[in-house]
Amino acid sequence: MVSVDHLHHDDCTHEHHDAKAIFAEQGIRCTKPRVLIYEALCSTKSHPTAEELHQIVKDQDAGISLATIYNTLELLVDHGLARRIANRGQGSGASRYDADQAPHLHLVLNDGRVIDAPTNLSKKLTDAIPHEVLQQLAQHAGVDALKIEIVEDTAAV
Amino acid sequence: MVSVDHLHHDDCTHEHHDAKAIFAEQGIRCTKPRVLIYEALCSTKSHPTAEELHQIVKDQDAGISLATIYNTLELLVDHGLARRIANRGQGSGASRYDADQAPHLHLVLNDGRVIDAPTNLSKKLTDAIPHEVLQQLAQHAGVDALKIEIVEDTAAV
DNA sequence: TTTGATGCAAAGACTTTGCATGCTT
DNA sequence: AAGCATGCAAAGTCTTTGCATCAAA
Repeated sequence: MVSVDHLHHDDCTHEHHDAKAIFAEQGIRCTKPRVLIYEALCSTKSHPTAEELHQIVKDQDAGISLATIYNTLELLVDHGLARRIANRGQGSGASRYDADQAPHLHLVLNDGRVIDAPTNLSKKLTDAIPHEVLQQLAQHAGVDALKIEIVEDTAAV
Repeated sequence: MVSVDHLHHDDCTHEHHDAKAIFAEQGIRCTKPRVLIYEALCSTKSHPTAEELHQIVKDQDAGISLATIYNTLELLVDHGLARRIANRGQGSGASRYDADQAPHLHLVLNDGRVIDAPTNLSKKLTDAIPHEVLQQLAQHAGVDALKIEIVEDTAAV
């Protein structure tokens, strides 16, 4: 299990996310656990795991169960309100989640951390990708959309 | 668990991989399980999971245990003879492995499949990426090298 | 009131590990 | 012969699920 240390409860960098309104818009029920989980996820840049989110929201409602964290995260992902980020490396690690909807690149490291690419580099890279190539790849794979991810390369040459 | 269906024992597309010589070069012991596992991994394009590899090599040596598959895969990855590919999506799925050393792009789908990008598209995309941007990102992340990966985007808009 | 969400605990899936045995060098 | 790898089974980690209860609409 990963230790939780200090997860940053930064002010949310998004414009405005009224959980209640957003849930209504998505036609999903607005419950206390869901609000807490969603707001916790929006309020951090740390790409937390389910377990880490559990630690955070337990401060505000000690009764919330880990199963609900998982259920809610799946719900959020299904409704496009959050993304699941790769889990990699030793022990397979836990999945990490991100509610940041602004297009940004993730750097997935082999020790399990996921950090955001700096905006300028992120832009340089995304601008360089030919849009039609991504589309052709998506077509090849038979899916709607693809996105780029940057992962650590263990070229133990 | 994923069903194994028909994993393709294609002819190896690599030049020549003499397992015994390669292991010697890496200073690792050449054992029957290792040879079988490595050759099975080289001989397929299916990016198999540990479990799938187990099914394959059991045809040639029924006694090989799954633990050995895992141990050997970790060894191969540590020595740069194989790569671990993302596991994603529901259930987190199992890790997948690839011994193909030729630079090529992976399309990671949310159902767990990993397919190779067609060579021409793969080339178009890699050529478009500014090399120095990747380097700067690697520096930012504090790692030696990064690589691109294409993942399915679940933008359930 | 009706429908669906929660919490709990148990089960499930994937991976790692300890130890005695056996094989590689 | 010495040392490391193997197989087995047990334990560990992450995630899902069944079910009774409770809350949202």
